[in-house]
Amino acid sequence: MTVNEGPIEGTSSGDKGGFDVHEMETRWQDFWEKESIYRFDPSSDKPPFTIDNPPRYASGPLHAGHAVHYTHIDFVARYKRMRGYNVMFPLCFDVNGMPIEVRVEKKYGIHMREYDRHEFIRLCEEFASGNIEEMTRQFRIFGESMDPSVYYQTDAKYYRRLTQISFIRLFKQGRIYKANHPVNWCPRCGTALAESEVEYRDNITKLNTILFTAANDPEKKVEIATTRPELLCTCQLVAVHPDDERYRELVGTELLTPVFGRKVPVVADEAVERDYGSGVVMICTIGDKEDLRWVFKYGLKMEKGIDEHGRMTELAGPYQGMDLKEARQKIIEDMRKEGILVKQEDNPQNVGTCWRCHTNIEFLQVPQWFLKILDMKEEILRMSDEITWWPDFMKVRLREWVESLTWDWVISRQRYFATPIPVWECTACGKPHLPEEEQCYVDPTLDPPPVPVCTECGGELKGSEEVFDTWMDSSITPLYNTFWIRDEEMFSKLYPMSLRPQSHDIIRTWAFYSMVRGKKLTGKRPWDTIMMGGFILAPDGTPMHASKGNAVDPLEYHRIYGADPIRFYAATCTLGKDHPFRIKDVKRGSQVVRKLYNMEKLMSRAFSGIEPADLLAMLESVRKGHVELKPADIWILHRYSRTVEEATRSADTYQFDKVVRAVVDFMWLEVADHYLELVKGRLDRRDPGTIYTLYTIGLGIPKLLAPFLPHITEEVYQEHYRRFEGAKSIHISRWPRPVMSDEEGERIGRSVVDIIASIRRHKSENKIPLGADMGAIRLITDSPEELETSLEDIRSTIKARDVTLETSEELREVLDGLDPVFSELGPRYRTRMRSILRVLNDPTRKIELAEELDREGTITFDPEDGGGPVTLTSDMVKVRKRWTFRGRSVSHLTVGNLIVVLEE
RNA sequence: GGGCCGAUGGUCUAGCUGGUCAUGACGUCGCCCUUACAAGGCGGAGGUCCCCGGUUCAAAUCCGGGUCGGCCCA
Repeated sequence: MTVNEGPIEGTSSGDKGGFDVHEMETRWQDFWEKESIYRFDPSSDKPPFTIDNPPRYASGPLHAGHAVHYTHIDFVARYKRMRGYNVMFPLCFDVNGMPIEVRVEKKYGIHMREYDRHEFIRLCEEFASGNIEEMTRQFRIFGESMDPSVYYQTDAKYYRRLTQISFIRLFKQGRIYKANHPVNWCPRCGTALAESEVEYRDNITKLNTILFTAANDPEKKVEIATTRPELLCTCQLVAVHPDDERYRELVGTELLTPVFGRKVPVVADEAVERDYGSGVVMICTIGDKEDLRWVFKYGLKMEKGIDEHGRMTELAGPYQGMDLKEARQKIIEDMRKEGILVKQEDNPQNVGTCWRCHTNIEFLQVPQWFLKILDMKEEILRMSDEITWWPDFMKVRLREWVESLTWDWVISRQRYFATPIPVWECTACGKPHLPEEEQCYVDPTLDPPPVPVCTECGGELKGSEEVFDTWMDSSITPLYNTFWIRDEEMFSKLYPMSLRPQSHDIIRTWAFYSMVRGKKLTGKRPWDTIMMGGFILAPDGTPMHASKGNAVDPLEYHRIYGADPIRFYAATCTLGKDHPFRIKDVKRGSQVVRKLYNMEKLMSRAFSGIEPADLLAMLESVRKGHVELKPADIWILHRYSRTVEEATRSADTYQFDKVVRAVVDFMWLEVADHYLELVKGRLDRRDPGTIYTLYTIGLGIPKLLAPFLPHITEEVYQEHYRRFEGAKSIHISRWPRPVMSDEEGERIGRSVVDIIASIRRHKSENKIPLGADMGAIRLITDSPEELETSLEDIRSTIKARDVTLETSEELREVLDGLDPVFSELGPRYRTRMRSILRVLNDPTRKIELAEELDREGTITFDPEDGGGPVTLTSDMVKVRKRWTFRGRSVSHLTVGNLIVVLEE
């Protein structure tokens, strides 16, 4: 890949005012910071727009996906500021949990459990704050307008305090319970996991067929297939399908397990798959969720064959103390020796793994804290309907997740670096004692209990060593942001928040849990709108992974192109879709930045020397209709107004790709390619109409692009417009409004533009330099009055000696044929279209028919398709004409209804 | 296995409330220093709009089925 280094330059032929992107961007970043441009004003009477910004996880620097994602959110913040809202866009970081712990272990080569708890926490904090510093710097250089005046990080005492208080309140509501229910457990991390933290992976294991023996007949063997032979020690039941002829006589008898010789009953159960393995299943406590279902159904004892560290317990007899894999290998080996192992086959399976380390998870029965959610399904789905989703189809993902929930939310974790669970439990009777809200933040591993002894039995109290699932912290960001329990007045003003932006992979966690917490703690939905960003993929279209070496470092591209071009790329990404990182779009962004800069340099020449008061007076007189605008001005102002409308509509619906496309197409393909060429001749004439037009679109375009390209638009604004309009920064100036709607004027102006474009094309095709002078030009038209005021524009743009208007007296129209109007004819004649078109296109008849239509306004003919004659009027078929001038065909330059005759 | 999203010139993409020659960018070829921009302008070449079927006078667009890819979930 070749990329250009260094600053954007002007022309190669000389210094025409190139500029250094990085110098420019840094200069404005300093300015915005110094002037607190993005500050949320708590005392403002503007309507608030609050963004529940995702606190960036402090595990490491940003990759391209993060940069794009936050840039998307920044578009909203900037747009809403310009629309007059008091925007809250907090700078914030998420600083709890396992990923940081794991990185710290790696960094220092230590193991958390073998390290002092509080010393380890200190290392985590230190590690996180280094990352926070770097990420804050990165947010800044990408131009993210996050506001440090509403800063938070989730590991701070002021934040964790709210997590704890919310726990106390939910506890008092009866929504929290501690239970010895099986949980997903990661043996490597030594902690419980919520369902949402389990990632399923495809895997191939061995399906082992082993022999059980009938309890009443040592000669009778039964084949049983299992992928988990090490769990044989907790086998309590064997099941077959009730309709399975092979095993009918087995039901109701008992079998002896191999190795352990335990007597287990055989039951018939419809859930058994007859075609899987031998059709006989052993049920252990507990291999998977299916086992668990049976445990409940048959009231089996919960035997624990595997402990919290993934080692076999005393139940495993000879295998006690071995870890899982070792035990599995050993028992297979032993059974093979004994002839108990009949065969081994490859077995594809889908196994739950720990989201963090991808160790296979186990189901263990360890006492844990739960938050009841299973009774909230309806409530959550109703709330989801109150929230506007962008894009809408993402709502389906939440619904499916909610409907599929089978377990309550396990909120306790057996880790160190997270919010402590504020509970002291009685060592004698187990009664939990919670602190008063005022006492929070508390750390029960350090702080004394709220009461000296158990209020129930007088027993000794012990502080909990468990911590919360980090989603317990991050799912109250809408409460933290809105001053919940700290400022009632602010809270009632700001909650629910306006917008939750997030990516679609955490719908089942962040979005879902936030809705649960919001509902139960405030009774209301947490936000009005939720916006789903897509994933940013590597340039090859596959997900970025450090291990695959395809991760994109945004800083690498920032060093070359600066922030605005990367933000331009971000703007091309539609919501909810996944996008590869397209370097071409970054380059295109760089071109757009330069085009805008150069264009403004030219446009501003029309008004740069004028005193503000004079300019404003001039604008006012045009607005009042005291100055007549030329057709080309009306054309571009009309198009500008439609562009403003489209941009506004798209921005209101979070379709930023459409905003940018509409504005850039307008600025480049209409303003730069046509309008500016056309007005160059009257740029320096101090004509109020020209000034009004150039000022309006010249100011409007950077405003429409300001949310996306904040640096270059600020540069343009400060350099050319601030002294007239007066806002301190373009980013707090007013979003543009449409200024004109004039379809007829637009049409006339468009024809002027078309005339010029066609002559420019003529020059180009005939290898005439565009700057070359031309002879006289005659414009032949039926409505000369429409073009009178544009003759000078045309003359100066195409460098003609003279441009004259001729009426059509000497213009002869030659009828050329008929053009069917499909939208009229189609619905009327339907199946007869084919035969009608055959007549209209018949070279022997079409001229005659065209003459008839031109003369009479209608034609009648028989298409000879059996449907009888048809009569067509002039709105169903149009006469097509060719033109001749003074007997010569001049059709070489036809512009709509108008002929341009070039002097030879 | 279920759900969602997508498939448009060599590459990326717009259009997708059905209507005459399918949008733009990148790349490519030719020409041009034109009162800002040659990292620019003008023009050309380049397309079975994934496949099959249906609805319709008319389908890139609507419907059904399939193929492939991505994501989410089991």
